Amino acid sequence: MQPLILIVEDEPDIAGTLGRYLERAGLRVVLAHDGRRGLELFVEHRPSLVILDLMLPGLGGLEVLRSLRLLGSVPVVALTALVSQNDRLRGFELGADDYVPKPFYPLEVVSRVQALLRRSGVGRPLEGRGGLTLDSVSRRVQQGGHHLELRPSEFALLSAFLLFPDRVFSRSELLDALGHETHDTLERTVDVHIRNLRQKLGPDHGICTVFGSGYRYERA
Amino acid sequence: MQPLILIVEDEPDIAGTLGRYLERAGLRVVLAHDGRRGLELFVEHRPSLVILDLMLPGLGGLEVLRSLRLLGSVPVVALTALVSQNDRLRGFELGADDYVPKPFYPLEVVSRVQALLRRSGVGRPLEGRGGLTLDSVSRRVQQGGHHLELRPSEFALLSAFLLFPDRVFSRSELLDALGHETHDTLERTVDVHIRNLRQKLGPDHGICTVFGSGYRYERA
DNA sequence: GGCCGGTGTTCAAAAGTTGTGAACACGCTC
DNA sequence: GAGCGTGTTCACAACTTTTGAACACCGGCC
Repeated sequence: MQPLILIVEDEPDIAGTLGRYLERAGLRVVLAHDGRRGLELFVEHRPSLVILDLMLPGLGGLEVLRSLRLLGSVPVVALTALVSQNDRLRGFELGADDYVPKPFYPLEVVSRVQALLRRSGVGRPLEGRGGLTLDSVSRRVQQGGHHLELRPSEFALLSAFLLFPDRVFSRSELLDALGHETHDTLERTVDVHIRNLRQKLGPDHGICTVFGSGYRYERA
Repeated sequence: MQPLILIVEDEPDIAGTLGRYLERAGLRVVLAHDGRRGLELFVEHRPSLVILDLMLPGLGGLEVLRSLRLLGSVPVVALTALVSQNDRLRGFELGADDYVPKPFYPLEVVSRVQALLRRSGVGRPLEGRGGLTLDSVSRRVQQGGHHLELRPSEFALLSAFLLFPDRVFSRSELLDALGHETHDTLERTVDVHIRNLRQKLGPDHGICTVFGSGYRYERA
């Protein structure tokens, strides 16, 4: 069973977008549009992680956070438009495990959610074709029962591919996945890592070149 | 159903941190911020174990301990900043099953909780490869029948590894496990402790370096 | 065919990460 | 304060990964 994520967010656009991205990343999602409903759903479903907007109508986000902490120690990713350092600190004090200021890139949130799930030991190995499994907790990759020795960049690329199979990644996006905030490295570098990864995965690697666009991992 | 731990602690930081660590170790947690609420929650939830701060506002920790003893025979881990031998003795007299002076390594508390649960008939002993055993109550480590003399930091690291074998710990997480709330120490410090630990464990230490990520303890 | 842009391959230099020994700092006890 | 155990920092060596550049290749197009 995939981990369940509870999103507590009053703006339907944001909640919907986030939800779609999380589902594409193989997670299950429940939505609550206000704090009270959020707590109800939390008790009912006991999700593995909560994404919580700190600016909520009615019962405020910080109050929800406090209540969540009393109910257990579920990992919480706090979203907020507040730029105030003060509020941010208050969020951390109350035990938000990560904090994402709006506006954000959905992929960034997905990535942080995965990281937190990894840290809490929740989550399952990602799967690909040909008996390929990638476990981000132990950071191990296997293919058909054999262990694959991947370098950090290869691991990062394969994670991106397995998180979003069949999606075309531009070289720029893949550089992002490699953690290059500033794009001062040549995009051709990606090609080299792709080549190394393909070599280690063997002939049936599943990494397709999309001429003029980038690369795509085909699941089947 | 996982064992439920009740934490009675007025400082939110400590309670939150402890709670999260316990949760990650697969335990369920409820928090009370004062003694009165602690007793209420105890009656309500009947937890398998209580972590009790002896210095509480209002109803004092020792009074709570006495009340708990009247209510049943739940195992109690006492936390306190008091260095007085006298208070420590009074805690034991009243039946605290274990006693952890502040400041403590969060993972050490987790480890002691696990050990106490084991002694109450829940759970299993902490074991590693090559006949390695770690008893957090007596604070002793053995390997193949031989006693190993570990320093506090090495003990904390090994506890983390044995609690979560096969999981990759970043240096930052390991610093957490060492109780460094503020990350003012260099992450390279971890490397040195790792080296010392490896040396004491011998050639088959099982602590793998995960290049670019951290360290992992391999069970087999 | 010859040109061209995009991609694959190779490799050595550059950049980054980790291991190790030794020195230093800190807190404790005597 | 000296002595001790412990934790931290530093400097350097050893090692691994990443990068940039050079060249080969492949297909489409004029």
